[in-house]
Amino acid sequence: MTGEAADYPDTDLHDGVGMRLAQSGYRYTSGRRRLVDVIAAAGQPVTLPDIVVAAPELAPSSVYRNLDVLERSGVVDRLASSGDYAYFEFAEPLLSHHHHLICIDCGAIEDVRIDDDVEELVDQSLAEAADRAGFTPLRHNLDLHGYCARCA
Amino acid sequence: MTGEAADYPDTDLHDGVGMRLAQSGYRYTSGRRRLVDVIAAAGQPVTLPDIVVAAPELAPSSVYRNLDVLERSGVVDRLASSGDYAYFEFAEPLLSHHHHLICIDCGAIEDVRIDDDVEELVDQSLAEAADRAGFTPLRHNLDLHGYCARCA
DNA sequence: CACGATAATGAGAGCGAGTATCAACTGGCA
DNA sequence: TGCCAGTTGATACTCGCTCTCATTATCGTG
Repeated sequence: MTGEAADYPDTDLHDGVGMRLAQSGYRYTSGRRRLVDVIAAAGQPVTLPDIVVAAPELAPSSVYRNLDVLERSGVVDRLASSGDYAYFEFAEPLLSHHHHLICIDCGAIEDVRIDDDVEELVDQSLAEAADRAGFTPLRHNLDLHGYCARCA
Repeated sequence: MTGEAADYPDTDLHDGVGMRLAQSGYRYTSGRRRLVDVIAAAGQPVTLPDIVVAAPELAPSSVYRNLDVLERSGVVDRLASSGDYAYFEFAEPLLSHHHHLICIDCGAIEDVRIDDDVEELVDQSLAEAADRAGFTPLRHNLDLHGYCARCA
C-alpha cells in the first residue's frame, strides 16, 4: 500500500468508507476493504481490468457488485467513459474537488486541479444557466480532452 | 424540417456536412442527409432510439455506421454517457461552443451556454494544468449533473 | 447514356461490458 | 452453538453496438 486518497492516511479513509457503508446498511467486508485499497493505491481513476490485475483474488462479478454498492453509498463515482470500460474513483468528500485530463487516443484519465476562483465562477455561471432551464444542479464535471504524454 | 443547427439555415448545414464528408472521402448519400436532418431537427443531443423514432425508414445498423462516419469527419460528437445509449450532436464548428445539463435520473442531456469570459478563464486554467502534466489539450467539456425539470 | 469501379446499405450474426441468478458461505448476535 | 441477513462467486444472460456479406446505390469515364 503506497498511495493514498487526498490527504487521508489509510486508516481515516477506511473509517470514512466504513461509516458511509454502515449508513446505507452495508457491511465493510474484507473484499470491499481490498477493493478500496486498490482504488486508493492507484491514485487515479481505475477500470475493472486495473482492479483485477492489481488484486487477482477479487472475483470480477463481486468487484462490479461492490463498485455498485460503493457508488450507492457515496464512496465512489462512476465516470462516464467513451471507451470500453467504465472508470471509478473516490467520490468528492473522500477526494478533493478536481477535474480530468482524458486522452482521446488511449482513454486514460488523469486528475487535475484548477484555481478556486475559476471554480467559483464556473459554478456561478452554470447555476444561472441551470436556473433558466428549470434544472436542479448537484455537481459539475470539467474534462479536458486531448492527447496524454504517452500518445502525443 | 422545423429546427436547425446553430444559426445555419438547412442548406448551409448540408453544405458544411457535405464538404467535411468529401474531405474524408465519403459520399453524402440520402440516408446520411436524412440522418443529419433528424439531428438538426432535434436541436439537442440525440440517441439511437430518438433517431429511429423520428425516421423509421433508417436502418439502425446504417445509422450507427453513419454516425461513426460523421464522427470521423468531424461533423458529429459522441457524448460519453452513463446511461444505456450514447448521445450524438453536431461538432463544434457546426454548433457554437456550449455545455450540457445532464439529468442523473433519466439521463437526458440539454445544451446550455455560459459567459465567454468564464469560458476563457476555464481554458486558461486547464491549459496550465495540462501543461504541467505533459498533456496536449484539444477541447474541454463542462457538464452540470443534477435533476432536469421533469425529474426534480 | 451505358458501364464499370467503388462506396453504401440493411438484415442478421456476433461481441463483450456489465447485470441477474442462486446455491454456498460468512460474520454478527443471542 | 445455531440462527439469519448479508455477501460471495461461477455462470447464464442482457443488450448496446459492431461486424459480415450479399445486394444496391452513386460517381467517374468513355
